[in-house]
Amino acid sequence: MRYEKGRKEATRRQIIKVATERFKEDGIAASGLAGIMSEAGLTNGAFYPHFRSKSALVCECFVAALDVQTSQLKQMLVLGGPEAVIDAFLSAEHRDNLRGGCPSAAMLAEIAREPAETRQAFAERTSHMLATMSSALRPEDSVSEDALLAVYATLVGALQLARALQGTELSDRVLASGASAARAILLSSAKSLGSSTPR
Amino acid sequence: MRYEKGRKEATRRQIIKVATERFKEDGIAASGLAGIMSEAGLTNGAFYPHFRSKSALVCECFVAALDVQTSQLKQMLVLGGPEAVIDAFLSAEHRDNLRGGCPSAAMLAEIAREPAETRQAFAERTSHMLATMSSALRPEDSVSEDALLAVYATLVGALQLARALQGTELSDRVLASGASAARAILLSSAKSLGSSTPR
DNA sequence: TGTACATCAGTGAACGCGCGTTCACTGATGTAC
DNA sequence: TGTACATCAGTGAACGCGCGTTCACTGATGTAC
Repeated sequence: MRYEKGRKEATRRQIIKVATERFKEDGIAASGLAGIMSEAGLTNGAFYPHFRSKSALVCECFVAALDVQTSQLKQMLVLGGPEAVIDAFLSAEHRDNLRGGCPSAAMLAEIAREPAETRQAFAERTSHMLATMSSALRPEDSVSEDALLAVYATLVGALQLARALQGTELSDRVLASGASAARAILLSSAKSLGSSTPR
Repeated sequence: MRYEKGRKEATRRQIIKVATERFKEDGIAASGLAGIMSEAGLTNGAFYPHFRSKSALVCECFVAALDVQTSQLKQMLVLGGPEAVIDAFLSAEHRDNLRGGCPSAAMLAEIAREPAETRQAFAERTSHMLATMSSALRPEDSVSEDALLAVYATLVGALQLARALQGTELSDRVLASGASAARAILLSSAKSLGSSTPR
């Protein structure tokens, strides 16, 4: 049947939303299209009017998820500075929330194995994320993009470790030590060494 | 046919070696047992006299790989200190060598989704790795286990990012900034603040 | 405004394929006598 | 030492199943007249 205008776009967004959650929760390779489509309230065949292939879906999901993360990080930086980002990122809540959490922490290793096209898109969005974060830093928080990149790596690595260690004493330790490490990175590369931090 | 003594153990080690390489290179979910067995020079059915299930193989592979890594890291720490570890870990060679590289960087996200048994074994080996590294530190390099844990997280996160960004300018940047971040973490938590470092 | 028709998002069955696992079987070796 | 036999690592075909993808079809809507 033919559907009202805008319906196709809504369906497409729904597929991307469901797929992103499942990719993050179960991994890309372990998530089947049939399951995704059925969770989206559709049947198998409805997939291909929307996407060329599973690979194409993966690419779109990751790009969209990174854009969401970018705007979340930007807002956090503006309101609470890097401290707020670090605390939220390495919280027990984020560790226990795969579906709603950081796309990189959940999918990075699998993205590295995706086609060049997808990795290129990932690189562009990461670049964009760094630039956005850099310009969202309050003057007293100012650091280089490279420092932000290193902090991002630290947060992602620590979150993954905490998840793999979930349920053990080490899991909380890695969250805490990751957070203080992230702070140390920022401190060591602070541009505004002389500026006064309000307190 | 019946085989000479020790043959079974040799076969078992061969399966683990091949499986570990493929898990690291292609991911756990994307690596089939048939492919692993055939690369090991065996047929499908020979798998089950050695392992209860694919999950059991994953667990053994990861534990063995972590033990190998632990002894490598220990040796590096003794000979060259944390600097040597950081440089080797975040080198272009390591980035481009999935098969022979760090098991955590390649499989951490998937380990987080494995059964509790496997994650428990991972936690024990990680704990053991930290203790080993801690005791292998030269006096002038002395830092807390928590600092080592944070450095490990940083190295793993940065390596994964560099791999996902492979082929772009950002990839080299994340290796470099990850390395200087790791150094900053160690510096900020150095126990031997007063000790003299030769130079 | 009313009618005929083209559109195309979505259906649901089917494609070939590889998955993890099972199983009856083989046959060279180690063991018992 | 020589012979009969139990062992069991490894073979290779088969199991049911879910994978990604294809395709003929449906039918409510938008469009043309």
